[in-house]
Amino acid sequence: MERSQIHRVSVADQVASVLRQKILSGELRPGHALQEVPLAASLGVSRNTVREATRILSLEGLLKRSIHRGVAVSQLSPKDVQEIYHLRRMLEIPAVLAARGSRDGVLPELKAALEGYEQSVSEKDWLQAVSYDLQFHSLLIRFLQNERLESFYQKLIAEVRMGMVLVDRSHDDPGRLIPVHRKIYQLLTAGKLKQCAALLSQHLDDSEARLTSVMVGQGWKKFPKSVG
Amino acid sequence: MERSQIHRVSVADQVASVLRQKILSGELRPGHALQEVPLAASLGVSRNTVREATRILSLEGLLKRSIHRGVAVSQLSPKDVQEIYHLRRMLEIPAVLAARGSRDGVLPELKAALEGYEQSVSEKDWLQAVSYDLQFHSLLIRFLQNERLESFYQKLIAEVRMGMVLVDRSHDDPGRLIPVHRKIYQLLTAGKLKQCAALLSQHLDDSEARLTSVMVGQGWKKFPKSVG
DNA sequence: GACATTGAATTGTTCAACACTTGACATTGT
DNA sequence: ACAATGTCAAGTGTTGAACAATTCAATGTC
Repeated sequence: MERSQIHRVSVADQVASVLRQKILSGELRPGHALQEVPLAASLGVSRNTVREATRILSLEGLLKRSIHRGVAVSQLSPKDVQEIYHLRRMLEIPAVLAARGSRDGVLPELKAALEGYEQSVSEKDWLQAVSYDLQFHSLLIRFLQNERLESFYQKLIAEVRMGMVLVDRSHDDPGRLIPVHRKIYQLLTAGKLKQCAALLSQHLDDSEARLTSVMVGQGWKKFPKSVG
Repeated sequence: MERSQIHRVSVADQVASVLRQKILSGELRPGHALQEVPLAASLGVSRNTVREATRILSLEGLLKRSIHRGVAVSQLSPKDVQEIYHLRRMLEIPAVLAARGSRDGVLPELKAALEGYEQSVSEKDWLQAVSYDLQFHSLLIRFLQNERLESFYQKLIAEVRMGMVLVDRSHDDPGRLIPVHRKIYQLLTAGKLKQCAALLSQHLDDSEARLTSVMVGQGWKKFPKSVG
């Protein structure tokens, strides 16, 4: 039997998953403070379990703990964005350059992510579009065949995603990114890795600039009690 | 027991620190199982606090949780070593190549780590020697001026350190590494970054080979109840 | 207005209890 | 013998209540 498939997860991990999804979907916005007792009550679990869950998420960087002051959804500063994109360039570019050896297994998944992205955009499902967009980039990292790196990259992606879901889509059309992703995929399949890396680098610069401009546009505060 | 040190940040974090140090010093060997109740009793804290601490360390990779089976000190497989050194090359080499701009602040610290290493070796304090060795490499990462990356690298270093402290020093003389570290430092101060990177790469290959050979030498088991 | 004081609210920690899982051992049936 | 099954103790997972420690805002004093 497949033991790995069986529902075998601790409650604390499940609570962490629920909260993680609410953060990444934008339901819990950056800066939002979480109180243990109401949260435990609303989820039907004990306070200790909530504490374990928030401990997990704070180590993932999605929540920020201040001792005796509680936890709040993390807020990216422009410096954070800069740091994260520095790392993305540093990891994704070597990844595509290493794509020669281990391309075969990943390419179908890249294609699926690409098509999922295009369809989400056509349906104006921005949340899912962001998800597919970032999945596409995550798959690039897989070329490096390093599980620790993938896990680290996932954490980075979770952080940018937290910021991206807040982008106002009325002034930012994700559709225009379709040709770029498609071109990256084409260059990859064609083995033109140098060109692909160059395009990717440009794409990341663009993405960073867009996210940064959004963040400075919305002047958000330090520690609001509640948002939304 | 060790309550004397415990009173600054949260107790759970302090327990995590105590355990972390015991793991990294080799007092708790890979595979060693930790039981909540005895551990809580010996540290003078509650079971819940121990659970929070083990949660922290398991997310850092130092402990491994198996649901309903407890936690045990993580064991590196040869594949883990390979992965970690892949990442070390991938991070440290770009770091020295980026040393041109931000060299000044770090160089004194590098020199201090170098001298600390040499003195520890002369005193045959292997544990401290390993510590200074790894600190030297950690400082290289600082050239990239990226806090997230430093934190990730620290986690990697903690993992290799867990393996390194078990190396049998009677068959492995750390003193022979002194010239290498010194040369790396000299090339760095001279601005000969390409040469420095080449030497570093070679040094990492050597380090990986040494650690791997040690691990296969000691044929360790999957999940022993207790070691030592 | 600046500054101590009080006190409610919230987090940090402990404790005891119970449910659930595991692994080892004993029992059964063949 | 021996494999399948049942039993049981030990350990983890989770809960709920309690208390200690800290923060923060409101109050009172000078």
